Amino acid sequence: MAPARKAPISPRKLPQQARSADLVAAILQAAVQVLTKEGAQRFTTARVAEKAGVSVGSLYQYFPNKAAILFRLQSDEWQQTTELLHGILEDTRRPPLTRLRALVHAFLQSECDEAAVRGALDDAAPLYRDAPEARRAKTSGRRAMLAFMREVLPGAGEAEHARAADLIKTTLSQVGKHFSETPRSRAEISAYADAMADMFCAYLSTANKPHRRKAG
Amino acid sequence: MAPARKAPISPRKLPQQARSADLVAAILQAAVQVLTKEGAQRFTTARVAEKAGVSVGSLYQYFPNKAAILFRLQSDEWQQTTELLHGILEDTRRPPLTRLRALVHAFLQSECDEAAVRGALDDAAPLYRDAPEARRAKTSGRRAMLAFMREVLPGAGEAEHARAADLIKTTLSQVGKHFSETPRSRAEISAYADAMADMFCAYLSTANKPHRRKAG
DNA sequence: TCAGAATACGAATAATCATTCGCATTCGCT
DNA sequence: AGCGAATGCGAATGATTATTCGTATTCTGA
Repeated sequence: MAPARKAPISPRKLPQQARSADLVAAILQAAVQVLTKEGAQRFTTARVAEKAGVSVGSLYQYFPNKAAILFRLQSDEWQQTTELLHGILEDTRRPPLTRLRALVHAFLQSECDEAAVRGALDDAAPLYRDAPEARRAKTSGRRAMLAFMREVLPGAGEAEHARAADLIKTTLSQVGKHFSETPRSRAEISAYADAMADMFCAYLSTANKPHRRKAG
Repeated sequence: MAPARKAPISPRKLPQQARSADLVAAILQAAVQVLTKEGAQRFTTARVAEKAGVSVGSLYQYFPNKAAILFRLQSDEWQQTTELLHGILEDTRRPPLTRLRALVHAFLQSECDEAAVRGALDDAAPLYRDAPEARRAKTSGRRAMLAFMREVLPGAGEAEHARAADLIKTTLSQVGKHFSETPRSRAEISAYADAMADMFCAYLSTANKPHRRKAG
């Protein structure tokens, strides 16, 4: 039929018996496989169900629609990324910019590791992006980055903190996404991460000093 | 029917009479409207033809498939962006970093101006992205950025030039794309452009000096 | 004015897919 | 063993859509 225009994305029913929990797990695992091997275009409920060794009907018992499956995968990824970010940025035993550099390396590596799923999930983004649940997931990461900015730019105002946090977070994720679209060697990843970290560090270092715009 | 898996993307036939040139223009104009008002999901050849006041059959006389229309729009945009980039970066009367800052402002503003089309075109990217024609279009911009790097980082090697050029070009376009996804006031755009330019300038300024990684 | 080429038309074709629903199977429990 | 609930099934349904092709209209040059 036609694409579902608007629909809830939360689970239709919670698995109660063991077999249904397995089923949900199988569906999610199959979804990843279909996504990586077939791409977002060919990601269909029928294909997912087949690869999971399950009927479409069963799939629809636990996911209200196709978008819900994709959203679930995306959501899990966000969760992981958020934890990575917190874990590294909040380790106050290391100097701030060292933490930031470590974050860039870890993030870029992780993006490249799961490039196949990531790319397909991004292609399918139009299907789940408008879900209200999506907004909440991103808030936690933003807070951690803001706190970091307050630590590293003590002289700046709150507006500048927010702008710097947003700029760096956005650059990291967007450039990371684009970078991971083509296959990379470990050395390439590391070199690019260093360049990006250099850029962030240079920015944050000069942002403390008095402004000297239009320098050439 | 089904999505066209693989197909040429170049025009099926060139308009020879005046009426057919008008027709092509009408189709492209309609395509933009459909894209902005209906989104990538609902971008169909039938809808485009209808909005253009033309039959589907006529549409297929000049575009081999749906992707070709999208690619044509994207291609035109790349053309414009490339010209913008060349025009600003190669104006050697101004100091390099001033040119770079101007570029960031111009680019971000332009992205926000056509945010609606851009967003939808990005959503539809999977349909035309793999076309070989797409690769060639991006090469010209890369050269200009490379030349700029040689000018601003005379001490660095070619590999570093390439990395810096790629990092800045990628950041500009990817972050610009993401930034323009939500509506922005002119002041907001300008402030964000300044932050981004600050980041680029700080990076390029310190990239000249001897390395001091892991600074904190 | 007329022939032939170029254009335009749009109903028909052939796929693909999301989702439903009536029925079959299995589970948990007594 | 046996009952009701939970789970699982998958053919059928109803839409949507890209693309084609036979036919009709318009143009161009002589």
